[in-house]
Amino acid sequence: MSDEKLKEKAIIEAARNRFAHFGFSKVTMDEIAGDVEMGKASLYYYFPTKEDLFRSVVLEEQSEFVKNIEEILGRHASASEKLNEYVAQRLKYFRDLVNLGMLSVHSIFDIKSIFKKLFEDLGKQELILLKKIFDEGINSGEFTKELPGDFPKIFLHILQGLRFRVIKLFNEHKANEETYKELESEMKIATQYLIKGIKCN
Amino acid sequence: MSDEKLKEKAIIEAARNRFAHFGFSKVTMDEIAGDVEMGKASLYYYFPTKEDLFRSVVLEEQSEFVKNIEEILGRHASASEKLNEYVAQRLKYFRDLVNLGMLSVHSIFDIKSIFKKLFEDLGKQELILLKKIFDEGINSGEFTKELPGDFPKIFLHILQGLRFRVIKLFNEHKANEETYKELESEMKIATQYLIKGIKCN
DNA sequence: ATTCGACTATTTTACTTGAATGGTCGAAAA
DNA sequence: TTTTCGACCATTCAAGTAAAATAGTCGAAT
Repeated sequence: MSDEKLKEKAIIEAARNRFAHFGFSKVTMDEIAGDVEMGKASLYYYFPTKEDLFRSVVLEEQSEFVKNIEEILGRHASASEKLNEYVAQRLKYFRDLVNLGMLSVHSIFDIKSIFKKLFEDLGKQELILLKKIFDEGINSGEFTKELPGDFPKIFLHILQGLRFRVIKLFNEHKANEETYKELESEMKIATQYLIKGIKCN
Repeated sequence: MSDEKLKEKAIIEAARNRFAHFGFSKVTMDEIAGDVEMGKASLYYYFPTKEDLFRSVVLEEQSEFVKNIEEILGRHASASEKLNEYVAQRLKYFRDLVNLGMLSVHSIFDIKSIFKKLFEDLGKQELILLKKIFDEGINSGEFTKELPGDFPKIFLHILQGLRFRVIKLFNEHKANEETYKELESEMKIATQYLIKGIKCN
């Protein structure tokens, strides 16, 4: 890897740690620069803006998540199993986002949010991945052929929706390990019965 | 109905109209008083605080919603049909809340929100109603006996979660008639397949 | 028992100002 | 040429403040 790329990585890593602890707005470029023992101005040699740096951090997490899912897709397993695994992985990724301070009310709902486009892109990617799983299930005869075309979307919305409850608690500073366990359980059960509902038998 | 009760009703009605248009904070007691041709101080004869007046408005809507559901529960119908009807009624009620300006980000998430307790109470009531439907389904042999005890809660969370997407769009001023139709469709389909999944056959 | 004008206390808003911070630039170093 | 950074600028943000708006009170009038 080139020297330039290595330094980029180091900056991203330092930024990631800071952002994970304090969230986007509470981290200054000076602090990140200090972590990698550079002047602030030097960061701007690698990243045009602070937002851009943050985007790079998130994008790395995202691509790792997507890679994980694609690995799951490649396995020799039933569509149901893949779906269950998908839900589990998604929850894990979600927790990373929480750590990145990306899931505060304001970051999610604020129109001007710099995260909005990122989320939209991820949603599109997820939809594609889910569609693959469902198509596979239909083609193999595991799922009913009558499944509506927008079922993947609905499934995704259900997952996103369940998540919101945790975000809400999180913003009331009431979220703890317990809450996540509960969410995990809810997602699993919901998935389980949805799968039962769409199976052919 | 007593004279006093009638005036209370009139005040609640005037308040409802104002709140529906402008939301809680953008309505002054003077305006409401003007609508019913009274002095502001007179309102305080009937309602101790502005919040209390608002609570009365919401409580009326809520009790109407619950009454609707209870009517549905009393019908001679399968648990599945009742569940479907429940979802439909819930969406209708939800739209009323939107009109009352109760579903902005701030009113939902703000810890200090005066609506919080109201929502919590409603949630508890809904849970009881849903439990009845599911128990009925299990006892009649329509639903599987293996249904987890917290399935009603999960079902409610799914409905609540799906709603969030619309709230989000609503806060971005992007919600329109179309969006609601979409939400209705999503809820119906999700309910349909969840029912399939929990049925005995 | 009910109404309301006049009053108070509190909250909200609009504005100011100084500090913090994102971002720029040209010179220096490697 | 590529990379670094000190010094600088422009913008944003926080804290404070004064004025306006508004929730809520009270005693007199009906």
